[in-house]
Amino acid sequence: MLTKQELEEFWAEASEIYLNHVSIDCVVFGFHEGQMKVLMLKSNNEEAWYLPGGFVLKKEPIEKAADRILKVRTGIDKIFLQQFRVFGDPDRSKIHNDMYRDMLPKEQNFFDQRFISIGYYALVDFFNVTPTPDDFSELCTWRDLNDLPKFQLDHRLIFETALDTLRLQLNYQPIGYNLMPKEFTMPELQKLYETILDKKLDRRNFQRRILGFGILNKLEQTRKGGAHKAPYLYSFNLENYQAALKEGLKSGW
Amino acid sequence: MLTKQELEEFWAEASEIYLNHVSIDCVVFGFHEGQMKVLMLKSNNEEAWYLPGGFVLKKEPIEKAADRILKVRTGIDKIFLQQFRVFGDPDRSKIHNDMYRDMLPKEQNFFDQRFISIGYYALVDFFNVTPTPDDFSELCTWRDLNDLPKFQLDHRLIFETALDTLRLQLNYQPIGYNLMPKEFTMPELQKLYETILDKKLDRRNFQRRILGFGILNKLEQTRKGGAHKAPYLYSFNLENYQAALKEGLKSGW
DNA sequence: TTACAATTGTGTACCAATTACACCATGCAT
DNA sequence: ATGCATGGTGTAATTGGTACACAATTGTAA
Repeated sequence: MLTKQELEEFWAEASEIYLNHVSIDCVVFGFHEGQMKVLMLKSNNEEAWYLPGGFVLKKEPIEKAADRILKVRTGIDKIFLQQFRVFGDPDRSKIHNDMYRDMLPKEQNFFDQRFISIGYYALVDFFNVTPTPDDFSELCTWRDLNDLPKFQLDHRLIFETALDTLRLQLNYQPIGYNLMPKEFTMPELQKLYETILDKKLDRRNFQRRILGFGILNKLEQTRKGGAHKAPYLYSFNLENYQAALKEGLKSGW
Repeated sequence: MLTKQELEEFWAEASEIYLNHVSIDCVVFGFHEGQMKVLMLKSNNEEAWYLPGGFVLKKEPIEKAADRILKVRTGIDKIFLQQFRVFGDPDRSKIHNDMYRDMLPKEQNFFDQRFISIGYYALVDFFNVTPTPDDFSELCTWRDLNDLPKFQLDHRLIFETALDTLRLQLNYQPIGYNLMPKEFTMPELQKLYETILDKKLDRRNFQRRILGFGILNKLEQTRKGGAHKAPYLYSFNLENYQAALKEGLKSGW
């Protein structure tokens, strides 16, 4: 909980270094072994949760800003990030609760202005992440998609748009490079897809299809130690993977 | 060509009414009878062309802003608009030439700041449009895609991203409602697709596919007066069309 | 050690969608 | 009436997607 003086300093500094009226909100999807969660922060004096976000430095490219913001919140560099929509309703605002809003006059209040927010979604392995609260939150943590809290502002809309976009883009984009270990089995990769899409896929058809993309290398070894038949290991063929990211996986017309 | 005083007034007013640091750029694709053009403005003292664009009023939703900007530039209301990307490099700027930039000190110069630009593309029938220059242009006109001029700033990137996005979205979105007359023939609609994609399509397969979408009504009449066999007329089934716009034309996984 | 349960590897038959392709009909121009 | 350009339509071949079953491996429990 910030004091009035801390707030004043905070806002004064923000006005100095950040571009006004532009913000970034990130929907960070975390995956691990069939689980899918979303990174959220709990407002430190409201029962409302919000998405990681921040502002753009005056001379900073927006992609860099998104990277920087997520680096602070998660500890991870070079996260897979995808811009997906701008949220620009005039009545959305970055301020995180009414209490702060009233503590300073409006014109001094960097946060109590209109912000156009650029929405990004990110995909990470949540075991690699160290969730770190910001100055307005008492908690930064993973929330299960089936147990979402009350969202602040338009953050539920942002979250849902991100999820829809992710599911749509799964059809045209390869995925998983930064979510799977270096070597992984086909069932493990399938579980990732099933988790994102929230539905079961046919093992054989999944395999045929994903192999058809040509983005996997089949390794000689199998994964020992499991309680059952040892599955083959695969790794991503990075060259083809990158190419597929650029060119997409399907054509049309 | 604006005088220094006019510029001062312009900028003073802009700072009053517009949100700083946020702009909109629109790639307006115009179609008519197999032609495809893009609406551009010619800077009034540089050999550089730019895309229609503008700013967001302090309390205006961004979609409204895009509508408003295009209404002024084209005379058309309720244009089909699609947000496709934010362009946020720190060295892009809305200022339209260096001459204006030097006429006033930097801090008074609304335009000489960093702008994050939200890219929209629009699809119109260019016979419905009255191209109207803005204060920084001597000319507002349609340019053929095969004969593009030198672009200002990052407007070539914006244009190309828009075109790529349009072609991609053609696979998932119905198109043509606001580009075709109320009643049209199948070959006419096909020509629209061929124009956008810049390639020939097979007549029979095109017909089967587009009919399969269920967004067309086949009418009883045929188009008389042509030099050849009279083709059937079609109109859009608006209800299905709207539904298809929302839900997309294909699934995946 | 053996039987069992769980999981993986693999192939095929069916249906749907896409592609390639050809013939006939219409209507104006001569 | 004939020719020519265009529009209407159907079918076969290919490709892609879906549904589905059986054999092999491995650890565990009897």
